[in-house]
Amino acid sequence: MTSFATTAESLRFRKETSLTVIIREEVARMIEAGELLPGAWVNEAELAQRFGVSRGPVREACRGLEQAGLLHFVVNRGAFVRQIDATEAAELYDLRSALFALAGRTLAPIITKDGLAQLDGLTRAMEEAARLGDLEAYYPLNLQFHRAILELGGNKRLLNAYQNCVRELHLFRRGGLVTAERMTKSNAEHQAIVDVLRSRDGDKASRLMEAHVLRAKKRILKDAAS
Amino acid sequence: MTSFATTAESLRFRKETSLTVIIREEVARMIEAGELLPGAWVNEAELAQRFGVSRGPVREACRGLEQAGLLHFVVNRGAFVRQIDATEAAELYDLRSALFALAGRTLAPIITKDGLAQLDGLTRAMEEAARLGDLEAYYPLNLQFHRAILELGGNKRLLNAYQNCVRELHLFRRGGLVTAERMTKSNAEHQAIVDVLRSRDGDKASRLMEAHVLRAKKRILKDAAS
DNA sequence: CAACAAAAAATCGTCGACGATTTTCGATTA
DNA sequence: TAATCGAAAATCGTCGACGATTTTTTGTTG
Repeated sequence: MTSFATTAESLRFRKETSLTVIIREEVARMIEAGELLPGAWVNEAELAQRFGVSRGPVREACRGLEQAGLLHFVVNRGAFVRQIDATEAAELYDLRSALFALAGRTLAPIITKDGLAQLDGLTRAMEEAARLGDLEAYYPLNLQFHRAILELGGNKRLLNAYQNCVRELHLFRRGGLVTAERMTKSNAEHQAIVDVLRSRDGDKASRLMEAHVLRAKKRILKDAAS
Repeated sequence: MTSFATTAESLRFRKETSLTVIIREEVARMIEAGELLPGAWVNEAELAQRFGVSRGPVREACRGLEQAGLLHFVVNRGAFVRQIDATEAAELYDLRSALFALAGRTLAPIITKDGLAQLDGLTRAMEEAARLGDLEAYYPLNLQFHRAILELGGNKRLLNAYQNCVRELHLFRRGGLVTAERMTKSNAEHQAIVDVLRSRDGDKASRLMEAHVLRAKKRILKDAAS
């Protein structure tokens, strides 16, 4: 149980944004953070009470998350956090690989010095985390690296589709065991990606980045099977 | 004004589905059918009255469509049908090309006799429509052809992403002028796609199908500029 | 008569309430 | 004691209402 006292209070003073939007983002965060696990039932009344609002905005928020693929509704039983099986996870990884590949092809010809520096910084930070075996640090950096590539590419709809994909994939996570060795290997691929982006070769970047995601798919699904 | 009398009545007897879901799909249809044009304001009260329900379900439905990218909310002003500018349309076409390419790569190795027959039937129907210059017939067949490929591929998440993309692209349609010549050319590409799918060459299918969408992008954006 | 200001109407976001359905829990029975 | 059944509680989907904000209308002035 996190402290919602401050959140609930500050909510009342934000008339720029509707409660629905704030709650939608907060619930999405709770799912991402693992405070709401896949399969869990979403108690509307409890959430409403926590945020100090009525059930209306909570329901609207949940309907949004339903469309985003994070929740699903059962009539007269309410909303549940979606569960992703191995088949669906495989589908999502294929989708993600195609999106990431497109991001690479888009970005390679237009990447700036600053963009490359940003990616270099992230790979360096990941290298450090891998060397220390610090998974807690590595994981968010990894997400940030991929996201940065999508953002630098400049295609907002692509970024949106990619983020949706990643968020849905979160619903699978069977505690994919990440070892120091894997972190090192994965980051070597990251370095290769930055290099090929620096070379401005869109096709090559596309292939490399697609393969990068597909390797992650193989690893995760192998873990899940065992 | 279509007649909602029957719709509103039958609604009351469907306790299997929530009103929100039915209304969400109906509003999506209205947007697709052009009954609600891009930029148009969505009158909650009027919709509620039409369907014979209160504003609650209507608002929930609209929040879903917001997440789907079909509507956007402005605080204290309500929901509006989203407008897509040329930049965003270009982004969506790039995205669509990547998704369609992935569908081709997925489908090529697994397509069945039945699947090929289905696609052949659609190309024949489009050929007929093109010969008659019948745009009204060609357009839905064209959508059906692309969709069939996605469905036969079997990746549900990919299909979902693709459909979202196409629906958003509908918000652009500046009356892209479709001539008989263009229909013929476009359908020649469709035939080539079916042929390469028949040959089971995933990479080739992927390239061809990506190019097919990118050509459509060029045409549409050129039209929009003029 | 156009431009501006104030009043009226319309609409939004949110709330609390109610019947209907589902779930929980305790009593009854084999 | 375990299973079954029915009453009680909890929850859902939906509705109507209310203050706040926006839009439209009306009235006024230069």
